[in-house]
Amino acid sequence: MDIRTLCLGLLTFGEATGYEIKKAFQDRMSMVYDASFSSIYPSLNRLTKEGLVSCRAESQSRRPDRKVYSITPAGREEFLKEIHNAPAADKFRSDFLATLMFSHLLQPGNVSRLIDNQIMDYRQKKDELSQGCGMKQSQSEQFLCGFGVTMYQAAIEYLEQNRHLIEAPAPVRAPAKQSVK
Amino acid sequence: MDIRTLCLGLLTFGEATGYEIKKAFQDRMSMVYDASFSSIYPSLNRLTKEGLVSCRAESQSRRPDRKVYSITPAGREEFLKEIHNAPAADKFRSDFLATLMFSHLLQPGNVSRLIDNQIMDYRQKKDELSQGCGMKQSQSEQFLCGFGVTMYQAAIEYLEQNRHLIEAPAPVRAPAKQSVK
DNA sequence: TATCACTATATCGGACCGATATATATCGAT
DNA sequence: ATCGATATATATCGGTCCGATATAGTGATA
Repeated sequence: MDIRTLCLGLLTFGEATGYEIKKAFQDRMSMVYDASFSSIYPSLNRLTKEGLVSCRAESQSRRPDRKVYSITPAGREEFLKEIHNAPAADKFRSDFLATLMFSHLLQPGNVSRLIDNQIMDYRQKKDELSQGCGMKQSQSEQFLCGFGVTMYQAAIEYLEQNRHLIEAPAPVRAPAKQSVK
Repeated sequence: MDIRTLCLGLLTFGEATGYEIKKAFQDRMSMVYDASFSSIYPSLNRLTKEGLVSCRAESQSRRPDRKVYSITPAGREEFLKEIHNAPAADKFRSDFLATLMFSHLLQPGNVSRLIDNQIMDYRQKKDELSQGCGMKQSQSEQFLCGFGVTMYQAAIEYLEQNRHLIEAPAPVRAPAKQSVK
């Protein structure tokens, strides 16, 4: 699912400018997807050329035109086709966890500080999301929101309960046999 | 943290070819990061030019040279500096959840099938990861692995316990006027 | 003997992001 | 009254990264 398709999808909720679509990405999809202007504006231009959206330019005195985009029947049809495709696998990237892969190159104090900060970050994101949850109207959005909160909570608990595994100094012995499975 | 830096990091564990680095990404970092050959090979070339890795070409009869890369002292220093930077925020993308944002455009049966498949996917990935967990030697890797398993488990449980929210038919009322804002 | 999976390299086109540029408007702080 | 921050609103450039594709030998399995 590319940004172009997602823009089309957001326009099924009503007409919008590129700027408003960017806000929609942040407000209702932040935990699931994000997109920058450098993807949104070209997408909108392409969708217009393809006839999947129409563009009404509101000229404003001494300001650049406000371009309001609406989805066309052809666009609606196209989007409907797209969301019936099997979704691609989730993608997750974490610089934090990548750094921890190399925790043997860091001082113990640094590892602890890293984990403390990450927990704080997760907590803050979870709180922001929780607050936003109440504002959402649709069931879909509530569901999405709840998913995000759950994941942050799980991450926080895991870090708290298992941080000792990489904070403790490595046992100086011949490596013990690990019980496989 | 870009792929180039991560390649440098993986070389702190020992010398490797580009192909082996790709395998390392899949075997020990899959749930945290991934990289394709189209990123790895150029990264290795650039690191060589920069003097952060050295390259020993093992010429093989009737096959392209096997290029074995090793990290240099300068590379080690550079990487150490890099992992002391504050890590960027996690990034998560889910076509599955994005699709669910538009579940009002799908038939209830399709939504259920989508969720069933996703749960199956998560279960499979979790099992693969669990199995791999036993094989890992270092505490860091055990920790990473456990993190992944925990997250998959949390996702599965959330989907199972909350799917009714979007599977249930929406209450039939006058449709409120919506906008993307 | 054919097919598959693995080792091993590399590039092209395209998707996407971060930084930057350009204006104006509004609102609170100094 | 002015200053800085934030918001509205557009758009592009350089660069990173991925998916698809190309090439080619080896060994195992069917």
